[in-house]
Amino acid sequence: MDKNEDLRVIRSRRLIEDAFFTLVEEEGIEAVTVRKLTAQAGINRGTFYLHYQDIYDLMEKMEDRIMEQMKQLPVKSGPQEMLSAEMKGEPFPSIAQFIDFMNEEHRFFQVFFAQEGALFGKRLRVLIQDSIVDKIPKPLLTSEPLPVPADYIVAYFSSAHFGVIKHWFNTGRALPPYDLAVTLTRLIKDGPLLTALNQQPANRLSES
Amino acid sequence: MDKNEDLRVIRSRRLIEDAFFTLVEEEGIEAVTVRKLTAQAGINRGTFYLHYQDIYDLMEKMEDRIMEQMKQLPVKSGPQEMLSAEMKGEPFPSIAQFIDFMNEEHRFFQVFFAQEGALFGKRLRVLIQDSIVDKIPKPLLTSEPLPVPADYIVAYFSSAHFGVIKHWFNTGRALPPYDLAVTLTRLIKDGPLLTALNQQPANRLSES
DNA sequence: CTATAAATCAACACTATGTTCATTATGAGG
DNA sequence: CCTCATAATGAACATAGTGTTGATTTATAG
Repeated sequence: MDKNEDLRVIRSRRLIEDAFFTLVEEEGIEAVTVRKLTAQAGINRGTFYLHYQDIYDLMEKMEDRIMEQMKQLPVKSGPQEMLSAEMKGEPFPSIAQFIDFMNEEHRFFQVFFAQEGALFGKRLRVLIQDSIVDKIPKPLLTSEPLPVPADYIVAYFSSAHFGVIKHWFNTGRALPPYDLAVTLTRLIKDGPLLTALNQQPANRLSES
Repeated sequence: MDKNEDLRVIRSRRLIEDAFFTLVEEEGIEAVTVRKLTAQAGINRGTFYLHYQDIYDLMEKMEDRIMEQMKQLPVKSGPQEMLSAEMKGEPFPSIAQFIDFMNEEHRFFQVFFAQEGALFGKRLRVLIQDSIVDKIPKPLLTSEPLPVPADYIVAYFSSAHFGVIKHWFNTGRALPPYDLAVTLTRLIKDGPLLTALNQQPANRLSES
């Protein structure tokens, strides 16, 4: 008799997970309590503790499940598949797979991405991103119909540079601020491709 | 007699903000309570409520202050300054300014960036970023000494693509999954610059 | 049909919140 | 230097959430 096969267990867990998403969607992740959760789910508060230690444990277990599934996505893309996809103008199979999965589990990922950075400095994030967007060469965004939507290009650049600054902090600001400024300037001016391949100015870095 | 000029007020607020950062650094943002905070600050719990409604109000007020300062950063970079900076291989003045400010307020930004996405799906974020990193053309990272550190290039790409996917969710998954897959594939294959400028395959999008 | 285990219910001690009110202290301005 | 306004303190309060326990009811696997 496996615990994971008992109908009652399965039902309780499903009710709890559903209630979690509903609550987060309605009130945000910081408003979730065990009381509200079980009330929403229509089950006894004690039942929650039969399955999870606390809210964080619940989130971890859901994360576990998603991660497990993602790791086990059949890897359809050897080099030859990627080549043939490229010929036909189709997306790489592994990418398409990836996105299909997230689309199927959209309730989870919707919350996951919505809560990203929502707890602290929500408006500040926007301000930083906007000030980055200002630095994007305008021709890129205004010229003719794009092969991909302009807002995706904006998301790409702003997120990229935001991530670079974040990386700087996450590595203890080891790079001198001036060097970071140079790095960002180059990335903005030349784009990552040229920046990475252009060896010439390498020696210029950190000289000041 | 202005409330913001009373030494006692200034002292209390400083103690509270300092205690906040200390607590977050030690135990993470979700562990912060008014009790611990005021204990750490060495002030009465009631005093906290004389200045802030709750923890979120405190965070908002700190955010306000930082945002105000950022908006008032003197904009040193007209087109001519950017040009002259480009000549000399120096960073754009506005960028350097931006980064200097964040460096000065590093206690705030350290917490801000560290808490980004820390509440939910921390490990999942890493998994997604890693699986994106796998898709980055290897030559970019392994060839010769780079003009900018390789880890910054990795941060740039992974953050960029992560941001694109996030944007997809934040816009209600309006773009069909297949189109998103095509978009991502192009961005990975050609980079944003080529993708944005290359008009040819525009009509191919959404045809399937 | 029945034995097992899940779910419920009520109660518990504990901790945090946000508010109030009387009291103490301290700094701003004359 | 004084004094008055007010910031800070301390104690108490009601309310709400947490996590646990033990007895009881209910549902399901076999």
